[in-house]
Amino acid sequence: MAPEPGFFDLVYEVVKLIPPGRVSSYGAIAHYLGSKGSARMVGWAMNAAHNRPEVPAHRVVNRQGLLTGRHHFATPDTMAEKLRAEGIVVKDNQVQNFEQVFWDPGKELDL
DNA sequence: CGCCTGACGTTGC
DNA sequence: AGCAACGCCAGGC
Repeated sequence: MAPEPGFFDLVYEVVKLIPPGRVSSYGAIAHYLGSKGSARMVGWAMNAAHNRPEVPAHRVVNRQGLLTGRHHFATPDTMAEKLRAEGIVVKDNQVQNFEQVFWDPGKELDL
């Protein structure tokens, strides 16, 4: 048990809150955590999220809606496959209708 | 203990 | 409008 949640756990909480059929961006999560400038940390946290099956890291893409972290999954196609399974249209490693499926924590959570 | 890396984002040119 | 460099922050070695 980790009595003191680090940046990772914090990111996991937000990512786990992402509803199916929706995607979020590293910057949006980072901004929600207060570390807007540290969008990289969100991605880094995702790397550790591999140990957290409850964390749908495949729902987290970059600002372009591009599946930048697909290569970190079991297979480069796993990310797109999961997103597609949720109804998200992924074309050429890029989420179509990105702003349509975009889920902002600080906005959807009515922060 | 210090340097490097890392799934991004923004601003400048 | 496209390309390049820098900045952030924390974990790993």
